[in-house]
Amino acid sequence: MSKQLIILTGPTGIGKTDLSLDLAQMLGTEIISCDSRQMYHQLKIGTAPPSHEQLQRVKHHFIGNLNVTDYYSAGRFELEVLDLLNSLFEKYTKVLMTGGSTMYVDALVNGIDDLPSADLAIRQQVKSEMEEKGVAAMVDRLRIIDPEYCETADLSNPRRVAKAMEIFLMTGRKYSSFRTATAKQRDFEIHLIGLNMNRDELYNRIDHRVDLMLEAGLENEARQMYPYRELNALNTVGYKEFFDYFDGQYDRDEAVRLIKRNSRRYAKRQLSWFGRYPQMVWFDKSETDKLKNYVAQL
RNA sequence: GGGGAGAUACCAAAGUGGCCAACUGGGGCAGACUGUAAAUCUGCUGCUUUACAGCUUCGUAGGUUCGAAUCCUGCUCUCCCCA
Repeated sequence: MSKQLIILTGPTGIGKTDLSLDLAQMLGTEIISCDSRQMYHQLKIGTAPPSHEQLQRVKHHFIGNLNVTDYYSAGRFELEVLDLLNSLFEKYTKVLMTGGSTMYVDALVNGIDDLPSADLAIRQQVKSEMEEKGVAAMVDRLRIIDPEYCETADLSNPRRVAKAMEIFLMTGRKYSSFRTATAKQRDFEIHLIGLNMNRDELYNRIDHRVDLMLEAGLENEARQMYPYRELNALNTVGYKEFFDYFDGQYDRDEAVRLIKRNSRRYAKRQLSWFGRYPQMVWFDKSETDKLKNYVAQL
């Protein structure tokens, strides 16, 4: 029987966690979490990781395994998951992956080209220069260095421009030269399963979940993370809005409103991204039995 | 009962004779995105499947004008103050 990585994904707040436990138990396997923020052990309330009981029920990987001060990336995730998969496939023919971090999903589905890890000093340098001289000036520089990339890149997006410049400064090679534009081959099958539901209902669920997080003490958790607010791990919905509130930019009600709105928008962006996978098999939230049957016959 | 203010697109709000299908913000929709990705960015949001095109809009019914969301009159409604 061939090895299979079954990926259950979908927008935030739709109920992937609960379903993934049922699926994992049904398959008698373990779960690889694919969530870029549930990896930080300090973010217990705002990222809605599986509960202690849930973690007891099924063995999970990549939950609470990082400190917010750790550097991490989708590229590392790909390598670590592949490594883990090697050992898991010795025990199981099927492994379940679940989570909604689009880029991390893609790191497995299509793979990411080999690129050096970020050099934070150079990143800071690029950021400062961009703030000083503007994005347009940086784009001008990049056009000379890497015209190929500039042809296809979204040059109005500072992150894209900065990344390409960063890579050049680190390696002396243009960013486009690292890009192979080919999906990596895996020695296991990948099955993509998407969970979706009526948009209004999803948004209601998201809003409600934020209320539950607030009751559970999200504000206090955010306050504890306040000293780390500049770290990427804290550039996260549920925390960044509280930081601005703590800074006096707006009142608490506004912070809550923004957390809900930004969570909804995040869910929408996830759905846009998932639209790129023609192989994704979609199920409505109301069809979990059908989904389980589908997984059972894989 | 008397006096005053106002009615603009899903919401808020600007516009006070032509540059207005109507600023802006909110909300929403759609999308892009190969290492910071719960990030970052883009487009749309009266109708016409597309539009440098056409059509119907700014409470409502008329009027003035070459031309009205903008001026005038009646009506309806809302809010505030005095009784």
